[in-house]
Amino acid sequence: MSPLERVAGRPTWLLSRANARAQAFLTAGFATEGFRGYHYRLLAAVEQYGPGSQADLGRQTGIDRSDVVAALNELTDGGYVQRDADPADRRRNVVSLTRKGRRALERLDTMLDGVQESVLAPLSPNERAAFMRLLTRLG
Amino acid sequence: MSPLERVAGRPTWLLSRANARAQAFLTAGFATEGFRGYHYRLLAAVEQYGPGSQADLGRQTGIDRSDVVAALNELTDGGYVQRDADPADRRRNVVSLTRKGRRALERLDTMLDGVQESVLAPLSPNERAAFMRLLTRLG
DNA sequence: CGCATCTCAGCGGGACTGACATAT
DNA sequence: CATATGTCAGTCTCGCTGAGATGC
Repeated sequence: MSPLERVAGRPTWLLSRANARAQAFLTAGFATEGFRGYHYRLLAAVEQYGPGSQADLGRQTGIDRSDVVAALNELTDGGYVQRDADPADRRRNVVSLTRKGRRALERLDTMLDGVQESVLAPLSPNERAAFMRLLTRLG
Repeated sequence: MSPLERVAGRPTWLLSRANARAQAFLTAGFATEGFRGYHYRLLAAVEQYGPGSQADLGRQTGIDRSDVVAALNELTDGGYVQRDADPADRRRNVVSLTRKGRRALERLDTMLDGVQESVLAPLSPNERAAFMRLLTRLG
């Protein structure tokens, strides 16, 4: 008998619980690569949307501007990302991926595939697709 | 175009917006009642499994023993829960619900129903059932 | 002027670790 | 003796707030 079955009838709760469980996999995976979730989100956003300002990064990733600053500091210290002053708007820093950052992103992507595989393991391919479809509808 | 679609199209549904959104609703709902997630989990576990030791509570809720201590301190300070020494095993504290705790649990339950309603609003009844079924398979 | 951007300091919840004293 | 329990202190990630300085 699984714990907290009392709230098992509440999807919201389940969603949050399932997320917490899976989040553990994620953070562990990121940690073994020396990163955190913020790092991956930022790297992925820069690759997807191309070089942009930090404010853009915050909007694209849902990460608060102040947190973007700290995470970007770590990424630049590691040489994964480059911060350049925008000549057209001197308020802005243009953030772009380095080759090292691109390689790191690839490693993180394959790591994520593994995590996902173990999280969604109980579901068949069709069920996974259905689950993902419903999940995106909730966003 | 939704942010983080690169990640959303990725198997790792954890980084999806739905989780963050549901979690925000949950924490906000708990906060307006003056509680946190830990409090609800503990209250629900005590009601579901009956009075028991703190170690049992930790196992039933998935909350670490040390965190159970702190959350239980707050619940006892608020009069929602009672801690009594177990005469049969002097290492243990027997935790039981007070009437006030039972009433608080009822309020939190109805609050959760409301949160769930707003989170699952985009889905039809059939889709909700399907989503629930898949979600429980993941747990 | 109002507004945007970047930065820094801090808070709070959730999950976890290590250590310790006590009791079984 | 080893194990279980309760407690305390501390760490880490994530999400958020407030404030300030600079540039548009």
